[in-house]
Amino acid sequence: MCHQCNYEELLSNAKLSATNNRIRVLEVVGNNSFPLSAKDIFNTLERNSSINRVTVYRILDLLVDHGVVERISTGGRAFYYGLAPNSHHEPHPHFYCMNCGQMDCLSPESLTVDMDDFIKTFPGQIEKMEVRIDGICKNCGNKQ
Amino acid sequence: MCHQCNYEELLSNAKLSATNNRIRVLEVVGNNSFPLSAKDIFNTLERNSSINRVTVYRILDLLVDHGVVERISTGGRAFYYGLAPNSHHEPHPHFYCMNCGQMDCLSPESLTVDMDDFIKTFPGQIEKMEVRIDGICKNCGNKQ
DNA sequence: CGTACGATGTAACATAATTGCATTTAGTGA
DNA sequence: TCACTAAATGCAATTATGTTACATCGTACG
Ligand SMILES: [Mn+2]
Ligand SMILES: [Mn+2]
Ligand SMILES: [Zn+2]
Ligand SMILES: [Zn+2]
Repeated sequence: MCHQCNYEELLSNAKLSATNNRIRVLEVVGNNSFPLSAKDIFNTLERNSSINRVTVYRILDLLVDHGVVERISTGGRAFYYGLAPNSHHEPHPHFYCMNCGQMDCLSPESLTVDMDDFIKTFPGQIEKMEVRIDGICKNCGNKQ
Repeated sequence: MCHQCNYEELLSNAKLSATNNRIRVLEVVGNNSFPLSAKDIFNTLERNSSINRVTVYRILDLLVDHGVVERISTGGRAFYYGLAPNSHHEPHPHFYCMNCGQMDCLSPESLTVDMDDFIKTFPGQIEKMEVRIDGICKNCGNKQ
């Protein structure tokens, strides 16, 4: 849960008008301590009031394009979404449970990556780095 | 291209019978210097002689399950496949071009990750770690 | 041979995401 | 306030990727 982010402010900083649906999507993404799939986000929103599935996809795309939300790949078929790194959210790695699909955020210090040399020498344009651990979460492991 | 791998041997080491189709799939995966999608692999195989799309998926699943092939997630919707780390293939990060979908293997030393502390303290079971850089490759960048 | 089991082929299905187009909403200026 | 416009949203159809169910084939072994 993010107590330091003002979602309308995040939108306006990204030069996006703060429509009701955008705020709702961003609240669901931001108020979670772990990334969610588009379906999770849609289901959560539907519990309150109606929204179209496609609208959720479109808003997520838009927020990713504008750097407000981060699209995270998993060991599975769907993307997950979390708040993009910003002044109070450092980039960090994730753990993906191959059994239940739960994704956890790991602390930025838990895995340290040295990419300085890489950045200096790589001939292409670097957009982002993703570090993900796949495995079986504690909860799933306990059930054997 | 892997000159050090004997594909039939890789299969027998994994206790898998070396059927013609399995060898063909493994050759395509192993003879490439970069990971390929299931569709790429299928298309390559079809150019020589007929094989079913589903057979390719099944063989890839099997080889991944038996640790011969590695399933790699991308910034896109499809998984890519490469030879799994083994005695002459160290684990290494990849670069994914968000424009053309080309994935490149990076040298194991280019990005160094320290996960010792993490392994000691993480309560779940760790299967693999994936490090991926997303961006625009040199080739796509040159075309603006 | 004949049987059995693993491998493959084929069609149907499932899931996640995208596209095309219609409709609604919100903003802007007369 | 009203009309016009552009953006946002809804809805149906479609695409991309991967999986399942079941039939058939091929081969090892008695
Ligand atoms: Mn996170
Ligand atoms: Mn590789
Ligand atoms: Zn789990
Ligand atoms: Zn490219």
